[in-house]
Amino acid sequence: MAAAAVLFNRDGYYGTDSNRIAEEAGYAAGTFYKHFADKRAILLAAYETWVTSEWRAIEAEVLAGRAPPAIAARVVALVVRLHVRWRGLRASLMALLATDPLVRRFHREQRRRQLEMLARLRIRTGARPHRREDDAVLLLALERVCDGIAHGEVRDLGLDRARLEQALCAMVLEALR
Amino acid sequence: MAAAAVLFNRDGYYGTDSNRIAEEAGYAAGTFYKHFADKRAILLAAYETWVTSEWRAIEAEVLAGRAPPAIAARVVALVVRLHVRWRGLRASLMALLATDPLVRRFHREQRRRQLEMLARLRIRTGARPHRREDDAVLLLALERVCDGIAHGEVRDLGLDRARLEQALCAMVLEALR
Amino acid sequence: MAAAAVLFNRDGYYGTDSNRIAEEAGYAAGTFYKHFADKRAILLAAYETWVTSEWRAIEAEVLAGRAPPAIAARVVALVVRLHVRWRGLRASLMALLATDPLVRRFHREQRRRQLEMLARLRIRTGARPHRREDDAVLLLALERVCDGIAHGEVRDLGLDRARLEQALCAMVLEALR
Amino acid sequence: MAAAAVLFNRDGYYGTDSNRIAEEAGYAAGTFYKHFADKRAILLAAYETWVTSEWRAIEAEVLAGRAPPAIAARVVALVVRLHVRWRGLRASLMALLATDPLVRRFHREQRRRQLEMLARLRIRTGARPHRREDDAVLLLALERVCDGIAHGEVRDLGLDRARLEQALCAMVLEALR
DNA sequence: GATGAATGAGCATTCATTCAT
DNA sequence: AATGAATGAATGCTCATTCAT
Repeated sequence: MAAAAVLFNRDGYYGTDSNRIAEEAGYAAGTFYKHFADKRAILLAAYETWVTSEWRAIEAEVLAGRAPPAIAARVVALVVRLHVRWRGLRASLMALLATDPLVRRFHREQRRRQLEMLARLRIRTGARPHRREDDAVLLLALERVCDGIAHGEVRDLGLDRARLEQALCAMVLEALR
Repeated sequence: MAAAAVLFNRDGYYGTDSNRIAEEAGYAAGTFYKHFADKRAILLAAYETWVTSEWRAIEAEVLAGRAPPAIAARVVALVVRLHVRWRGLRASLMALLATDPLVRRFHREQRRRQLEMLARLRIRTGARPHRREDDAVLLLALERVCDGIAHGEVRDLGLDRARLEQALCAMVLEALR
Repeated sequence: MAAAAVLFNRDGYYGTDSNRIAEEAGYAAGTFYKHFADKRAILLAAYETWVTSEWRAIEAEVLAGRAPPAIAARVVALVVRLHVRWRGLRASLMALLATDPLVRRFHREQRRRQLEMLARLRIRTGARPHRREDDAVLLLALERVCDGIAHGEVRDLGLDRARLEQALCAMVLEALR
Repeated sequence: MAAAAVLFNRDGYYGTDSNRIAEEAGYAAGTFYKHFADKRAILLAAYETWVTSEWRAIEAEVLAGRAPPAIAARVVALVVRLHVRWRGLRASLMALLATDPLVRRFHREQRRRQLEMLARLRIRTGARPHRREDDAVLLLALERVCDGIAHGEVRDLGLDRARLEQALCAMVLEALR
């Protein structure tokens, strides 16, 4: 799975062949199919790993009990870093989202967990409740800007990354108020 | 190109084969390659068509000279509609963005035009200047939320589409102030 | 036909497409087939042109009435030069000889003319008759060595081209004795 | 590889498709590419097999320690037979020689080995040294005449094959003197 | 005589997947 | 649990040839 994550990340889903994943992991081609039903399955597994590590890091940050501005800053930094690291994997997923129902269902589930976590986090910090739609806008915007940073779009457009991260912090902070 | 747009939109780039595009358009397989260097070329052409139609519609809206709140509402409605219509094509593009330099360059150019257009629009409406980074956050957020609506993510999460659009309007309006 | 000769010579028969020949000659693709039944036909036509020019040059040399050693030297020089110039075209032909009966028939006819010419030449120079088999060995050897020179085989093997040409002259001279 | 040799020999390189080779060998299309990088690779492999078998046979003949005239006669007979058997394969190679650098390099290497072998053979038989250029002429002539015999050129021209082989023997013998 | 868009069979190559060992 | 050779349908692309204009 680690091998798959690296390859998907670098070459994309369609640019990676399942025999290569097995080989890279030190196994024979056939062994792959003893562990995963098909190529899509390992993408989802790699995705889950990624999401889980993202959650864990963020939750740890939140549980550390800092003041909201510090939480916001560190969460943004963390999310940016994870999007940079897994940009290729994310891109592959986005491509499949449009055509593959299973990927879609999986992805929705993750999003739901994100929304719930944000709500829980607000309870913990004693903030007032927000509309879920506003939370959704925050999450989507955060995700998209991080992808923009990760894929170099921001740099290519001559935008200042620090300012962008500031803007994201402000949005997160607003959500925690 | 119309046939390609439809097929890419429905089945994705990797799910569409070039012979099928030709057939759908009423031509033989070989004819395709008289008009496009390869499969990627027709994706870019279809993309350009889409972007161009998007621009035209938005500029027309802006030039109609309504008050900012009305402009914001109509632009959001328009952008949502276009994202819904071309959701599959956009997803295909996103997949290629990560691996194909030519697609990337093309995409950056379109983004640059968007940023410039937003700046011009503000001059026209007499608004104060904004930081490009804030404009970028707006555009990326708008795009991502529209994709979320287009792909049914919003509906699947039980979110209220009207409220989301309101939130987007507020962001656009803020950018025009 | 000139265009075809150049292209066949440079890219080989299978590396040249008939549309390209037409284009190179300043015509449209379809025009090609008004003048030649198919691609093979223009190869044969180009071949014939080549052979004809080779004959003419050699016959002129022979008719100039020099002494046999001078004739031999000049004929060898001429044949080498023509093989160098038309090396690609010849290679294409050799490839087709094995599979295409028409090309084969055509080629045989040219060989027959060569043998006859050599016999006539000997009569003219007052030499004694030779066996046709010996003439055939001479012609084939001459041809093959010239191809070796033309394709750089000789150079790549570190052989001295002048010595090779001397050896060829000796063989030709022997045939004229 | 045996299947490929047969097909190339019969239909030529361009007249043979890689799926057919696999099928003929009793495998599926994809299996071919597990064993050979591409179609060219199997041609080279078949070529190498041919050359190797030719060498072995000739060396065995030479090592048998007969008198030079017997060696010459048997070697010529052997070379003729191999050229007859592999005439199609050789023709395919000739076609590629003009356009493919890798094929060319390979071919040159074989020729170098031939020249060296001839020199070694002369040492063994106690002959005086010859110029490499004369050896080259011999090898090229031998090859070309054998091809002429193999492709029926000799027969079509009404030439006597036995006399041709005698002439070749004389040339070989001269080279061993 | 020329056009040139259209054809469509053909081909090299790929790759997710299987299965006997 | 692992192997790895084998599979075979699929696909992007080519190119000699045609034909209505």
